[in-house]
Amino acid sequence: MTDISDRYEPAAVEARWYPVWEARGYFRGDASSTKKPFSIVIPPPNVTGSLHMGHALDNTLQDIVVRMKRMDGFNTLWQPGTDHAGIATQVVVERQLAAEGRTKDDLGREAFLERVWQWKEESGGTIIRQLKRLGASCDWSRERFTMDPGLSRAVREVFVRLYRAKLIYRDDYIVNWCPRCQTVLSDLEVEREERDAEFVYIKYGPLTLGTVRPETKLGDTGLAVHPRDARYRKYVGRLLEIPSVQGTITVKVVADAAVDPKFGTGVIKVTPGHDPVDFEIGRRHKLPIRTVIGFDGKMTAAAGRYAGLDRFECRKQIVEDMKALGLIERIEPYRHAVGVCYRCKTVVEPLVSKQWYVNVKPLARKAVAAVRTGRIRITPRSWTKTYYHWMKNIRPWCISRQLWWGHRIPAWYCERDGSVHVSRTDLTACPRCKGPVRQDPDVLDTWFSSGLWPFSTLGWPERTPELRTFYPTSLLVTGYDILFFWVARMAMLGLHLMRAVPFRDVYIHTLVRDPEGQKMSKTKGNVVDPLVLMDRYGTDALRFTLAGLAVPSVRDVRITDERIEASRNFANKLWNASRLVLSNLDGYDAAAARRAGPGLADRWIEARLAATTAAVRAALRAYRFNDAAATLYQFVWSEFCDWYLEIAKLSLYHAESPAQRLRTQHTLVTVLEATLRLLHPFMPFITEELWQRLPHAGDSIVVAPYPRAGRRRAAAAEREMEAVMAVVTAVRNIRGEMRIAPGATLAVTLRPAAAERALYEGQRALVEALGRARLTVDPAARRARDTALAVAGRAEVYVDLAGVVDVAAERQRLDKEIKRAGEAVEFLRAKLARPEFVERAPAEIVAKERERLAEQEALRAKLAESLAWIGDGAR
RNA sequence: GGACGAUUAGCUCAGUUGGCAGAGCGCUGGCCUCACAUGCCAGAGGUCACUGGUUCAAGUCCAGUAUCGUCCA
Repeated sequence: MTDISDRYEPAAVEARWYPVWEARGYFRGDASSTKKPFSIVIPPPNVTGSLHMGHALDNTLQDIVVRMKRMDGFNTLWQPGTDHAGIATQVVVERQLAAEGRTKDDLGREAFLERVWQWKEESGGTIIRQLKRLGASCDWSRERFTMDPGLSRAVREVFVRLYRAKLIYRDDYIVNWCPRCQTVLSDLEVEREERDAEFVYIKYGPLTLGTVRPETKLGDTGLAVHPRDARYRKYVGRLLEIPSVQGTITVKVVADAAVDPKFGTGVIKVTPGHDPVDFEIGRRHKLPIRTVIGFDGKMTAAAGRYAGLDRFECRKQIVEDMKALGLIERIEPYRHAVGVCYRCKTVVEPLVSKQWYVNVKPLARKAVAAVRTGRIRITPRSWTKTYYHWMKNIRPWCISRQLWWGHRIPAWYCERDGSVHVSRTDLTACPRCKGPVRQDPDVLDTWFSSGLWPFSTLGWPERTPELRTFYPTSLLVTGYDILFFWVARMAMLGLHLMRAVPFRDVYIHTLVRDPEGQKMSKTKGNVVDPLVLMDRYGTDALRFTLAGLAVPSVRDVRITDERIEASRNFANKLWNASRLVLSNLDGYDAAAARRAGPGLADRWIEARLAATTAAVRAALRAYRFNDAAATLYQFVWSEFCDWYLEIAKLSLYHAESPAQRLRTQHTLVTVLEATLRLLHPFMPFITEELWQRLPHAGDSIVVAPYPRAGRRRAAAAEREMEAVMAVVTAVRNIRGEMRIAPGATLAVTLRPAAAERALYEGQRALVEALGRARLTVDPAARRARDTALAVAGRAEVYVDLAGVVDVAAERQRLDKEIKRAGEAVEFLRAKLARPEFVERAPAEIVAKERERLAEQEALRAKLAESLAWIGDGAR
């Protein structure tokens, strides 16, 4: 076939097939089908985001599973969609406004939201297009967005139900406040960052204590020590008058087990308004709360003359002032982890405010039980421990956010009687007193809506056919970084609201890092863009690489150009192997070919294909994507291309009979066709392109059956072929080691074991062609002078060196071989000499070792004899 | 401070019930052999971090040490 390029060029192929698949509806899940369902919900990416390496990995793995299940005949649904990503999206739009010199408050809520929707419309298609580029076989006819009317209704329904069940409540509590984003954050949305700070030892009346936050001294309402700390016992319960920067203050000393007596001086100041631990201590001991830092991050009026100062400015100032008053004992450098906003990295300020919470404790218990009883299966298993730990220590989930972009909290406050009303429908008047009402201005945490994703996307709270067919979903695939954000919350909400697990399997995968092992981040500028890689190496190459990296361990993986290059080369190899097959199909007749009996090589490659099929299936069942990819790579390259294609050429170009040629064509076509189907979930584009060109049944490889390994194993064919291959390798080895010209035909005498004579006689043409040799098979052969010896299994191989090589080189080669065999003999003799081994090891192991020893002893003897001979000849 | 993970060839990493240490890249030598130089053939290269223990047998199981990393306080 001259119309096929000798290099695989991915761009055109990729552009061609995806629209075809989509148009033909292959990716559609069928809610009315009676076939076994298989469903996955996509972890929804940020609607205004773009594809990064994490997405590429996550979605490649999902696609591999989904495509395989589809080919296996399941009614598959891969439910796609996007997430409104409250903070992230709002921050982007606010930044756009800032560039225009405006703020969101200039626009007002309505106009601002309009602007965000506009931005969503503009950029919202990007990541979807990129997922298609990746080949993701999602059912796009069912694409959902967390702020769609249906999903918004689900959010409101859940809120109302949980509120009525008293699982949602409002409380004054200390929260994580981002002064830049002007919103509260859940504990999960606070990240820890190591920063250098000063540990300031302050004189506190009769005591001394250390702190990294001297500015909060203005909010101190107590001192705490450990109850068993004898040093300070006398102070407990006393009120102390403390000279301070603004005159004398009065604080109460309390004993609390939360204090670490070994840390600092063992005394801490208690600032219930600005520290979560202090808040708890304050609650236990009824200490008053004094808020000295405001929502804007500046000191409040309660801070007296420091009012209006930025919190960090105030810190410097107050230290100066205390120094002047002699209140500072010493200052030590200190490195500690501070909480920062996960979106903007601003240092979070703990503040007391009224927020909405979900009491997740009872939900967590059910979620733990689901994993414990195996109704949810987490792979790899090591993550279950982390899951349990988190669930056990779970704290109330703060779900209100002071944002405009998101699901508005369905709570209304009566302006007349102050009553609170949570409602499915919008309220215009107080249901109790008919007075005017005002809706809560806040919106819900994005994760509140994405926690409903496995059922809200399927139409809940309606009882839809989709829910009946596809819930519980079969599998969730995600990176470990959002185990808690996602898996945990979906498990809790799914179990509570649907009374059934949201997914049966959870596959947690690694994170992708840059070649230096660094986390990719925009600020570091080390982001590897998957789209660039797709352009450069092809989508299939990227996918195959990612699958190969997906080892089910907690270890992060690095992506390097070398690795993707190897995958690109693999695609090219597959392409060219197919080219060879396709260009030799003239006169091919499948029916006639089947009538011809298969040769040894045919039976061998078929057996190898069966073994490969079984191995790939087993690997995928265990989510061992890397094993599956490696198995396929080895089979295609090292067995099909390196051996079978070379052997096939003999019968294609110099067939002994038309039937033999037909039979070879048949094996080539059937093995390649099945290999393409095996590879399709990993490399969807190139496999479809090649499959369409090969003789095949069906419209598309997308819906062709995934290969199954037959039950019979042609073990004999594998053994025999391996023996023949060993002879070829032995001849090539001598040629290579002795630097014999590759073109020179060698005279080779093979002395087989009597039982294998027919085998080698039958495969003479093969050995001669692949070994570039003239072969004599003779069980009674004697080794002639000037020949090199090699042992291949039970056969001896004599290669005539007359005039082709110098004897010294052969002696050197034999020396090396003898040494190698000698080491093996010694090792095995020692092993077998020990009675413990012979007595206690299983009989078959011992027998195997004995056999190995005999083999190695024979080999060494032959080689030694050979060396002696050569030596004679040389002398 | 707690939890988890990692340490195997020059580099990046596999190694699933303990039973002959592997791959890709790189390296060495030789090849444009009519599918592919994004290729072919051959080869070199390892004290499996360290110390003990269990076992006939340990990269693999157990205990500890060191270094690195991640998460949670």
